[in-house]
Amino acid sequence: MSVSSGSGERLFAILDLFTEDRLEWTPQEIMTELGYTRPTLYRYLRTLKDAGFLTSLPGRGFTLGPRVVELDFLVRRSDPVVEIGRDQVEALASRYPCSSLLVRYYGKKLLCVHSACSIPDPRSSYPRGRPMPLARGAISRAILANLPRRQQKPIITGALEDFAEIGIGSSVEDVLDSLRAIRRRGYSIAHGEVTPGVVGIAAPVFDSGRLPIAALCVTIEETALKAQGLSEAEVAENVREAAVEISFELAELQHDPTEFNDRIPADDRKNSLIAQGENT
Amino acid sequence: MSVSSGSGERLFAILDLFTEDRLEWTPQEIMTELGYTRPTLYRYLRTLKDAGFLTSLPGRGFTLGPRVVELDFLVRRSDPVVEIGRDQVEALASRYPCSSLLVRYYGKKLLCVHSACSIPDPRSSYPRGRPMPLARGAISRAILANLPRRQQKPIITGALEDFAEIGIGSSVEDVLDSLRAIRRRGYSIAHGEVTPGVVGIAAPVFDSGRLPIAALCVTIEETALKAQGLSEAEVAENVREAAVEISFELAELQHDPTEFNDRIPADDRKNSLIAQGENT
DNA sequence: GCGGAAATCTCAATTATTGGGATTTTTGTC
DNA sequence: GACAAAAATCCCAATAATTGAGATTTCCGC
Repeated sequence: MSVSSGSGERLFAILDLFTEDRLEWTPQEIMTELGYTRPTLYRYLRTLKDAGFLTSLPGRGFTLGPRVVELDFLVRRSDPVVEIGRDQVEALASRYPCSSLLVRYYGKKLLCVHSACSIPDPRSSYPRGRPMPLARGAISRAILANLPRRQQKPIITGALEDFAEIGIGSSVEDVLDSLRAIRRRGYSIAHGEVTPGVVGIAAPVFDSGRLPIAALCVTIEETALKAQGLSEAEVAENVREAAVEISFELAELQHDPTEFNDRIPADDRKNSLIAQGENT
Repeated sequence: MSVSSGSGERLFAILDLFTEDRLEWTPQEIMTELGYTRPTLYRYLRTLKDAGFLTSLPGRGFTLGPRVVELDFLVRRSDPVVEIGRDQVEALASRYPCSSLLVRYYGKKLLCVHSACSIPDPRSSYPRGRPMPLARGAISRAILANLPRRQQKPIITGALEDFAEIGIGSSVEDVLDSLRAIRRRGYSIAHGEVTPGVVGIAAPVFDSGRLPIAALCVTIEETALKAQGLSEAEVAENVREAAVEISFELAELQHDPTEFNDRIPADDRKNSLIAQGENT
C-alpha cells in the first residue's frame, strides 16, 4: 500500500533499528543492515544527530538521543488520557498490592502510557512506552470486546490459535460470543496469560464517540489476592468504575475543551482510531 | 555552520513546531509557518504519521504520536544515568519534603531525565523531558563549575548579566572564582533563582572521565527547611554524597560493562560531551 | 608521533523530490 | 440522506536535490 520510498523513511528506518534488545549500533552495522552507502549513511546519521534523535557513544556507535525525551514530555502534556487517567492508576495501585497500567490503543498496537506499582519486585513490568501484543491478556480483550465488528473480525481471525489456547473460543463465532460477554460485563480477566501466577483485570476506556481508546488494568499475584481475601470480581468492579470515571472525564473534556487545550487523538474514520506506529 | 538543507531536516522542522505552548498544528498553519507547498507538506505529514511521530486529531490537525513514547522507553533503558540515579532521586525525595531531580547535561541544554516529589503541590515542577536553561539555578552551576575552562568561558560571557544579577560575579573572572569555590565545595545552592522562596541544592555527577554529565538536585521550600530544622549545608551534604555515589556506580559500570549493556553517551571529544539537541 | 580506521569532502550523474493544477475524499450542514 | 465547501490526494513533467565512487582529511589507539 505505502510505496515505501522517500529519504525521510530511510531516515526513520535507522531509528527503527533501535529496539529493546539492541540499543547501540555502529555506522558499520547500520550500513550492512540497511545497505546504505557510506557517505549517505553518514549524512543521515548527522541529520539524526543534529536533530538530537541520536547521540554518538565515543567508541561504540550510536544510541537514541535527548530529543526523544523532550518530545515525550510534550506527548505526556498533550495526551488527555494520561492527564486524566494518572490519578486513577495511582489510586488503584495504592488500594491493592499490584501494578496498575493505563494502556492506549493505537491502531495495531497497545502501548502503556502510564503505570504505577505498589509491590516491591513486580514480575511483569510494563512501564510507559512498552508496547504489548494485541492478542493476549486482559487488556487486549477489554479493548477488543468493545471494538466494532468490522475491526474485530480481522484481528480474531489473525490470532485464532491464541484465543483457542487461552480458552476464549476455537471458532471466530465462539470468540465473538466470549467477547460479547466481556463487553456486557464491563471488564475482562486473564489468568497467567502474560505472566504465570499473575491475574490481569482490565476495563475499557472510551472516547466520547463510544470507541475504546484505552484500557485500565490491574495485575496482581494470585497469591496476593487470596492473602488479602479479595475476590477477583470485587477488584474488577473497582477497575471498571475507575475506567468509567476516566471515560466520563474525557467526554466532559471534549464538550468543554477549554479546560484542556487538546483532545483525544483519533485518526481516519476508516480505522476509527489512530492507525500508525508501524515499525517496518 | 550546518548547511541547513535536506528533506530530512525539513521533516524535523515540522516536529520542532510542537512546543509546550503549542501542541496542535493544522496543515494549513504548518504551511504558512514553514512555507511548504501543499502536496509536499501533506507528503511530509504522511511520512511522519506513518512513522508514528505524528497523529491526526479529527478536526483539529496534528499532535505528536505514539512512536515518541515508544522511543522514550528505549532511551530510559539505554541511559545508565537514569538507571543508576533513580534510586538516589527517590531516596532524597522521601528523606526531605522536596522535589528531587536528575538533570542531564546535553551540550547546550539541561534536560531533566528523572524526578520525584514528596510534597503535595510542587510550585516548580520539572518532570522528565523538560529542558532548562543553562544559565540559572543550582543545577546549572553544579555543572558549569565542573566543566573545563575551555567550555566555561563562552557560556559565562554569553550570560554575564544573569550571573551579575544572581550575585555570582560581575566580571568573567569573578564568576570563574565563584565557580571554583563551588567546584571545591562539591555542591551549589541557589535561593529563589527559579522559583521565589524555593532553594535549589545541586551536586554534579561525573562520568568516568571526570567530566560532569549530570546533576542531582533537591528543591525545597525555604519555609519547609526551617520548619524541619534543617540546615542547607546538611541537605547539601546528602545531595553531594548521593551524587558521588551515582558517579561511582557509573564508573564501575564502565569498567565492567557486562552489568549494563550500555554506556554513557558522550560525544566528540571536541566538546567532551554530547553536542546536539539543536532546535533551530 | 605513527599507522590504520573512521568520517568527511568533492563533484558529476541521475534519480527522486517538487509543485501547479485537476481530482477525489472527507466533513459539516441542511 | 444528500449537498456544498474544505481538505487531502493524485498526476506528471521539470528540476533541483540526493546520491555514491573515490580521494582526502580527521580521529584514535599504540
